[in-house]
Amino acid sequence: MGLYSQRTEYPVTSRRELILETAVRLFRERGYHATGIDKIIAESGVAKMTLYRYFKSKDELILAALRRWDEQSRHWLVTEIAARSKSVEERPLVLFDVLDDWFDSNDFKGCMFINAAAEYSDHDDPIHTAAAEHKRLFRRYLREQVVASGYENADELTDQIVFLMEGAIVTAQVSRQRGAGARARKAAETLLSNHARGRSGKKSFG
Amino acid sequence: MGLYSQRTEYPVTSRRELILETAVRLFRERGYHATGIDKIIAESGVAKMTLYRYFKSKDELILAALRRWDEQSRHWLVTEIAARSKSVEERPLVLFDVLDDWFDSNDFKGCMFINAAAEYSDHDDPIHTAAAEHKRLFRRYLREQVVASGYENADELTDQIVFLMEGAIVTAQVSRQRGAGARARKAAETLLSNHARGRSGKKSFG
DNA sequence: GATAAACTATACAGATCGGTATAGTTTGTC
DNA sequence: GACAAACTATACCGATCTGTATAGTTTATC
Repeated sequence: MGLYSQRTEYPVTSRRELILETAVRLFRERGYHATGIDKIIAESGVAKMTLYRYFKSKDELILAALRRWDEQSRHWLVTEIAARSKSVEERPLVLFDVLDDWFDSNDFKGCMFINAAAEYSDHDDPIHTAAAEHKRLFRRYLREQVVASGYENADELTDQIVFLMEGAIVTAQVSRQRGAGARARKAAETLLSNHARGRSGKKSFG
Repeated sequence: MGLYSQRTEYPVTSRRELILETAVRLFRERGYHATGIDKIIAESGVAKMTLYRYFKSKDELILAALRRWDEQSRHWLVTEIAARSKSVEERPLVLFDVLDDWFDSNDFKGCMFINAAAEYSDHDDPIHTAAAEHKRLFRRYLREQVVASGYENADELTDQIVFLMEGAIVTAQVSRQRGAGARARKAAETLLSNHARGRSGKKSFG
């Protein structure tokens, strides 16, 4: 009969989870400086002292939100790409199909990590570092797919695909263009076709 | 003998110019929400009432700063690219050389317009719109160079180069990688080689 | 049912935010 | 030198910011 009975038997999700998920959503939707602590506690329905029990400062909460979304978003991307690909070789291209679905979602506000690096421009800032770490980890995954596809010079090819991906994200965010993922995919197809594959030992254009 | 004698004979630059240039610098270095009006007047050495005489609100000042930097940055890019290119055909590639010089500058903090779109995520916000307008105008210039170089399907090719450019900018900003421009240029070379040119009427690889 | 921990609610501190009011000084112009 | 406009300096407004203090309530555990 307590306060928590409204939210099913306590606790389905802990206070900490509630705060963290709300923080991720608000930071993604509205940015970091523009999202106040008061807004986060209001939307999560939690007392301010509870927030500061689990996160000792706003910056710590931002870092926790970035870490959480790093895990969730990479897991979603990897799973989605795997599900839509018939072979490993398709994965670097299917990436762009998944991106377009993301861009088309109603609440698309760009990449949380690019946006974090924009607001915290000092490279030594832990928040900026966390953003860079996310990019590093995703690049590592993508590089593994490129290697598994048999391409030589995986580093160069991976960078090229990353450029197209980041470019498509930014273009979709700033200019609200539809189909940025599809157009970037076509470019990626060309680049992949022009890279040698170790298995066949020759270039294939197609 | 007045206050202005310290700054050479008044006015070499008007109060409005002083404020605007300071605003551009601070917004580029530290972002928008993180840059307060008090900081801008302190660094420009101007009274607060003077700022509000020329700009009726902070948002108006941000818009003026974006318009100013839109003109300056595009003028700089266009001039630099032209100066370094022996022919029009080189321009889409020389772009990436210019980008690398920008990335290597000490105060590089990413693209002011991408960062503005990140902090003002609402697409109807005038600030977001101004950022999108800058991207539109630069794309128009780039497309003209692609057309002048004789490529068919200029829209597709222009988009691809834009993706690589934006991707290189974001990667240099977030991950502080050296040579992002050079790596993006290599990708652009491949893409250009795989696009048909109207003058020759056939594809050329190399 | 007693106890400790978790949580809420409210109030508040101190700083900073964007923006205004006002009075006095400096400037260019006649 | 008179006058209007531009500019400065300071003080201030209300709102909001991050973070804390405190007292009372609810929860889980024994």
